[in-house]
Amino acid sequence: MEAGTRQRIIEIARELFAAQGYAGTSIADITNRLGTSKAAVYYHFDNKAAILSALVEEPLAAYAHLTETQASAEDLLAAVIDTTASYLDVIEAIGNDPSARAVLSELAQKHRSDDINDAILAALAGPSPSTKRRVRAHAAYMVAKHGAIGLTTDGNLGARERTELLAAALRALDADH
Amino acid sequence: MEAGTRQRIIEIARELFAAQGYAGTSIADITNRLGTSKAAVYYHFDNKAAILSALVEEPLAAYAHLTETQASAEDLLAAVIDTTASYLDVIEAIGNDPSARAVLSELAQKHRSDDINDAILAALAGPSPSTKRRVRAHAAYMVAKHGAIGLTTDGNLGARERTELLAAALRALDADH
DNA sequence: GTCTATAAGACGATAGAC
DNA sequence: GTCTATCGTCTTATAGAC
Repeated sequence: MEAGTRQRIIEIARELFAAQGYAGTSIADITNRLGTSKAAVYYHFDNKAAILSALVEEPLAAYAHLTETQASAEDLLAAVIDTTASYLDVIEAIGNDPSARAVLSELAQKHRSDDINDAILAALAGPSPSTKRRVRAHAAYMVAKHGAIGLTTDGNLGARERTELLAAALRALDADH
Repeated sequence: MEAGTRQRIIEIARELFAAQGYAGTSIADITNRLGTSKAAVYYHFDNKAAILSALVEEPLAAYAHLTETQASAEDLLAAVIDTTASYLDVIEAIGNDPSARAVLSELAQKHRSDDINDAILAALAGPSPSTKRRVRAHAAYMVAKHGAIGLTTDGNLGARERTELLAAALRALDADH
């Protein structure tokens, strides 16, 4: 269970970013919980943005992986639900924080969240989608993603909730379900 | 078209909060666009939080109004779509910014966004809801709200998109649709 | 790997003139 | 209603000792 200071900084940052936002959290806030000095943080990270970057690296890679294989819409939506539930803490911490988004977009990292969203929507809508299919892809994706966010408690999405949520997403995607 | 300095401050704040977050936006950022001094802003607002409070007042009241009348699920979901589309700029500016949420929760204003969300979900799920109905209410609400966010362009949600989105939300809510 | 100390500037907010 | 000037504090980040 030896966490290492670097990992502890990331975990503390995740909690504080979720509560106060990226811009609203200072290095001093982090060290107050860490119990060390500010200089200790700067030994492990070049700057404040590097903490944010390390925090989003793994979940962003997991989302990007979802569209790298051709899967059925059902498999893709199920994967969106499961990935969202498993990285919910990070998503709540920086998912829609404008100050975090602004910093990450300047970093020009490997996986960009906007590109990932577009790829998932394109996979659900299919090639040359009509307005109807484009709207339905949006609807299904929002059920899976934001439904998982709202229904996950204590990092856990119940099996019954998962089944019902996936069924609702498929109904939103296609009237035949 | 006389806007008034106070209203111009709110409009500039909305744009900057959306791009950089509440905590990531300084009074100096606002006055740089306004073309005046910082003291001019403090003539119109007591402090920085008062700008945020003025910005969310109208959209929050509009959302709170949605559950004050007993309407069918279809009418409620349609109202969610329309209200979200019409206040999209404010929602994008502060909808999920943790630094803005933290400030607003301390202000203890009349309408709290968490209460509004709970009321809408309760209205969709009905009394003593089963897990199934609870999940379906979540799914339908997420289609309406986040679907409207994703599909509104230039402040306008197309009529075909609106019709399809409402239908998808109703399918997510109830398999009979 | 962590410390103390400090630089250099940005921040929210105010005083007082006009 | 807006200005200049400023206060005190907080901020990111670094230097150098241990």
